[in-house]
Amino acid sequence: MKSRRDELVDTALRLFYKQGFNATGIDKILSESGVAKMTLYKHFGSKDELILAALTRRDEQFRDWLTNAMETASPDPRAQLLSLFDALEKWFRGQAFKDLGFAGCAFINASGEFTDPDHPAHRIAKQHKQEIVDYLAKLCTKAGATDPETLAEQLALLKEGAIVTAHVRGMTESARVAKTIATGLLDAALPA
Amino acid sequence: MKSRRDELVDTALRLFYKQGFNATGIDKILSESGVAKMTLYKHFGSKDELILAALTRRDEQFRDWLTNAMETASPDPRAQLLSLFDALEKWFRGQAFKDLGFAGCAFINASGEFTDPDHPAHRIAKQHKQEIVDYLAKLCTKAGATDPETLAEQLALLKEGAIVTAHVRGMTESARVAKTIATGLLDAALPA
DNA sequence: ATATATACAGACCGATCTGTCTATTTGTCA
DNA sequence: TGACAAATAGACAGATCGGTCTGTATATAT
Repeated sequence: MKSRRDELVDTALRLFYKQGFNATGIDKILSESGVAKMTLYKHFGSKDELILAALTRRDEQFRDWLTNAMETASPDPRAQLLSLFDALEKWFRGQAFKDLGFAGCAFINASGEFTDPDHPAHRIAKQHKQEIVDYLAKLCTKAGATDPETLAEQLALLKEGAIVTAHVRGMTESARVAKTIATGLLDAALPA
Repeated sequence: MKSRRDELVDTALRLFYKQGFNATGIDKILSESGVAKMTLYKHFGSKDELILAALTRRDEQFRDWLTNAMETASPDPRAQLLSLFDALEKWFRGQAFKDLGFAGCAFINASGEFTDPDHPAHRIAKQHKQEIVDYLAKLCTKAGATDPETLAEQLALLKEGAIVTAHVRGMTESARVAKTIATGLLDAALPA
């Protein structure tokens, strides 16, 4: 059974994601979650703290989903890396997070609203992206890459490009565009 | 000499870009531009219209800058395509738009705040990205690509990935990561 | 059953938001 | 100089913002 705190964070994440952070008022989160205002301020000191909690939740949720999708796709690390882009395409099509759909990357969106790199929300976004790069680098190492860090950066950049293209232009095929490029990179960087 | 309208749009663009659209109030735009409130509402029916005007201005400004940077870099279309990423790096380092600096892509940011694809701001963002793809495709054709549309989509995706990586992670080197990948793509897709 | 913690509803505060209005000043052209 | 257009300052309205406060109800545990 979900705690009131969880109820708040889930509702906040959904609304922040779909309507933006500044555009979403406290009152809407409260009415949609059915939680009282005092309960919110018992758990969080301010709206900003709720924003950070929602982003933290999203970080766990997204990385859990992604690593699970990639690791269940195949036991082979090379195939796992490529399956990143299959997972992205499912996400773009709204098949990944039932009640959230696809509205771009919550962390890119957060960085766009809080452009100051020192803003806590921006820092969380940066950290989230870095953790994904680290994960990819681990897989690149397993796959036998001679320069796993560089390869991971390249794959991560393709991932960001696919996400933005899918969201801004509504082009879900961007995942396949990225996958094609990634295939070439892996062919060149991994031992046959 | 700049008209009052231009003064408004320039100031609005600067503030929207650095602080976000919803977070920027009309009053701040007015005080920083030194324009009276009634003058704003004589030129624009609402804040939303001012947002669209600011994005339209940014579209012209950015594409003018980009095409100029690429076309002055070299007369060779292949080199022009690659110089895209040199231009990006200058932008990331804050050397492209004097009074704006770098705070990500205004259109990605707008799409993040106005996630609904039918929102006028989101539509302008989509159009902006499409016009850049079309421009790249034209250059790819000139360079002799057998499938210029696909190549243009690939290069555009690399561009978006570099922008997001530079902004969210503060990694200006992302332009070079993208350029390395792009070089490989051009080597494979263009006649020697 | 009583005590204790938790959550509830909702009034309320000051600040800020977009947008409207009036009245005054400025600049231009005849 | 006089007429006209454009921009000014700033009060104002109505709504909404984040956040505080009071008082009541609910649920669990001893």
